[in-house]
Amino acid sequence: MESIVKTDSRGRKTVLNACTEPCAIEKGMRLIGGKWTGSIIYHLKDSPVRFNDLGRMLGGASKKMIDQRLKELEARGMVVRKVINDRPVAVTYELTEFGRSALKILEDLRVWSEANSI
Amino acid sequence: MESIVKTDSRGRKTVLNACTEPCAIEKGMRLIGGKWTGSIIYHLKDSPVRFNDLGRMLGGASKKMIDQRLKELEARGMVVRKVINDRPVAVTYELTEFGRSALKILEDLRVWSEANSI
DNA sequence: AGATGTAGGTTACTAAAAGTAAACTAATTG
DNA sequence: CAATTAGTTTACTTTTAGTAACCTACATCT
Repeated sequence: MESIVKTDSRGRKTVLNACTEPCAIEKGMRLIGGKWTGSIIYHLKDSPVRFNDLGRMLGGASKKMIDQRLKELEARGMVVRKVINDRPVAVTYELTEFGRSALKILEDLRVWSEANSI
Repeated sequence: MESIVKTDSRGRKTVLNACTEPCAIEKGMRLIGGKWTGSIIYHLKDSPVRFNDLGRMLGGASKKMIDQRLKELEARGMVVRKVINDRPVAVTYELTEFGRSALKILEDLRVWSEANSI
């Protein structure tokens, strides 16, 4: 991660240790940083939540967005979808251990964000 | 942040403490989470960096993106643009105290991201 | 002198993602 | 029976992201 810009004798520049394509920060952001992704993970922190309840909690995110994000999170193994009832279809989403491992970062982000009351 | 879904006697649901529009996590993500934003902040952590050097370090981000992100970061007071030379125009970008305050989160994100080598 | 390279951008245009609104199946309540 | 809830899906519009070429000014190489 220590990128070093090297200048040769003729003023030409090259970088040693450049971020190999998307670097760790960028990769991490792509797991956690998508629009609404962090909020969804954070709202699942205490217990499994049902689809529409999540929508109500998130205020501002469309059903399509939530659906899309949940599917991405499921594909990455951060969230599990569980059908808890058939007759009237009822589904909950909950965090996996991996999903849970992101909570610390999100909690820090929340504290930082609130401290800078933007 | 403790959203509670309340169900009334007739099964109607409402949420207490819903995320008031974009909640803290979401707001924080909008400061730090945009594409390349986190990476840019992180690469400015040690010293001021020049525009094109940043481009070389980030590998994969276009000049337009970097320019756009730097302008946003400047507008939010997270980064300062400094003209260090006129004859051949030379510019550096460096973090403000506020910008610097985001580094801990980014560092944690990097560690998490690398640990889960995605 | 003329071609090439560097720095710091801007412009025009295309592709991909986000957002909105409505529709759909199936069951439940009044 | 009409209205409501749950969990999506579809069609369509608006924003963003990304690409590539271009521009001004200075410096160096041949």
